[in-house]
Amino acid sequence: MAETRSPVRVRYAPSPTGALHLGGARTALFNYLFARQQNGQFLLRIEDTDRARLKPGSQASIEEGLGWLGMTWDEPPVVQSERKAAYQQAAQVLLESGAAYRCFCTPQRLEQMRAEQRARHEPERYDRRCRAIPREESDRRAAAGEGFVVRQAIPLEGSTVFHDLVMGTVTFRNDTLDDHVLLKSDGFPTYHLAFAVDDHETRISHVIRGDGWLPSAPKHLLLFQAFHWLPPAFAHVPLVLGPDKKPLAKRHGAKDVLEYRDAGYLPEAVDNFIAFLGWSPGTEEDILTIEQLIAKFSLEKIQTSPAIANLERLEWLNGQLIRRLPADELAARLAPKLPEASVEDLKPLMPLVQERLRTLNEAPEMLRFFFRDPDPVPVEQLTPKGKDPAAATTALDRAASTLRDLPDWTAEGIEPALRELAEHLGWSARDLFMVLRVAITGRTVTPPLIESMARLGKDRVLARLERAGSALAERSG
RNA sequence: GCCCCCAUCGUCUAGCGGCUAGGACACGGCCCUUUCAAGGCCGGAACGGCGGUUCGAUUCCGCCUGGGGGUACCA
Repeated sequence: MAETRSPVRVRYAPSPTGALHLGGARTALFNYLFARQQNGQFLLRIEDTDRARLKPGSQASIEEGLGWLGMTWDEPPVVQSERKAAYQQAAQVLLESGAAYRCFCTPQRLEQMRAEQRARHEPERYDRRCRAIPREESDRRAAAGEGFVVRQAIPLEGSTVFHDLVMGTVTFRNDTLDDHVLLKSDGFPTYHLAFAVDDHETRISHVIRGDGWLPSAPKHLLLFQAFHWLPPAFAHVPLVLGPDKKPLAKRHGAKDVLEYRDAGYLPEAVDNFIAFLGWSPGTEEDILTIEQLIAKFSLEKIQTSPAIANLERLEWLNGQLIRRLPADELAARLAPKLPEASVEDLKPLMPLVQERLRTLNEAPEMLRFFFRDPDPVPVEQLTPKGKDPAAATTALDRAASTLRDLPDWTAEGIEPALRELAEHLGWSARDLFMVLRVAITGRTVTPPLIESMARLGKDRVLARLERAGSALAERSG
């Protein structure tokens, strides 16, 4: 087993070309969990060397997403576009040692070369023409202002073998590797160069990244060797796919984790969900706190095949986690979604809704009747099947007088009185309760009726019964 | 085309030579019940195919098939 750096330092290195999506968040989370577990550091690096694809605001939104999910980074983010000089200097070192060379080929020539390779069914790779240019000539042409890129000189023979913490031992024959570009003609590095320089300088111990990078990993290793640097350990984690087995992208519902926040998901639920995508603790536990995730996480248990995101499970998890929240905490998280109510108003109501919520966003509809009269009264739903409106009007009326005279305004007092009334009327309790439910809440699906009435208060209940009664009488009469 | 990775219920997974192949989501049924949930119980549902190795393969090896990724002066 190769020597690895210590202490543990890992990084999440997004390129600011869009929002933080679930797959990116998962990669970040794996890094984060590993860092916390190993008492190491979690860093953020902004890979913005592709000037053409930058999206303004992207960095801020990625940082906001990570923050929402509770991932905090331990040092200010490294921003690659601010480190151009360091990469150029590194490229110079490689040029001098012969591990890299200038390439003066034009895009046209490269395109033609590839077309010919395609026609011959050969792998499309740079044909290394400029690798044969003597140093003096190369220096002279560069000094004369001729445009060039710097390419890595891959060894012609042998194989590059490394042990990936997730994938196991991986072998690449060097003669299948391309002399890819390290430094572009605009002076910016490509990913490969910037990666090596930055991970070395920030003393990254473990590179945990998407397995899209696996094919370039041998080149990265060769780069570290060329610099005589100790390479980090690698852990390539498989992608997260959408239900159509395509990589998570725009068309799969939310492309930004912040959309889950806005849709009423708990960050704990999203963390749990992505942690269990392609990873499991090896036990039958299926919901863990962030502390437990940190304690139990292990790179070796990451699945080697891609995982398909099952958003139904996220919803279920959200409901489970909502139920585990202390009632006061739930009220606090709900308050922003219900501007008409204060946290204090909400607290006593939590027992009525906590076990029926799957997302926070379902709460407003469920609770609104505590703060506003139903408007308009849904008259058409006031008459149960098999009954007529006149009977419903009578039921409403009788319920109002029964309740008006009720000395004990508690659930324990209200329920027997109403059941007795139903019997007098020759109605099922079910039908009577539904009429009252609609009259009082304006909806057919609500928190438990009796408890809701007890908390609403006698005055408001009576007012709504009377209002519904007259609306119904007016409609049918 | 070439290179690399992967393969257990629909989905997420447990399994690391001998198991009635376990759990969870989703689905169906029943119970509970004033609606809706939640909860409880029960049920259907998987080792991609073919060859090896072995007393014995889900498990080890090879091939095929299938899926994914890479193959840019993108990350």
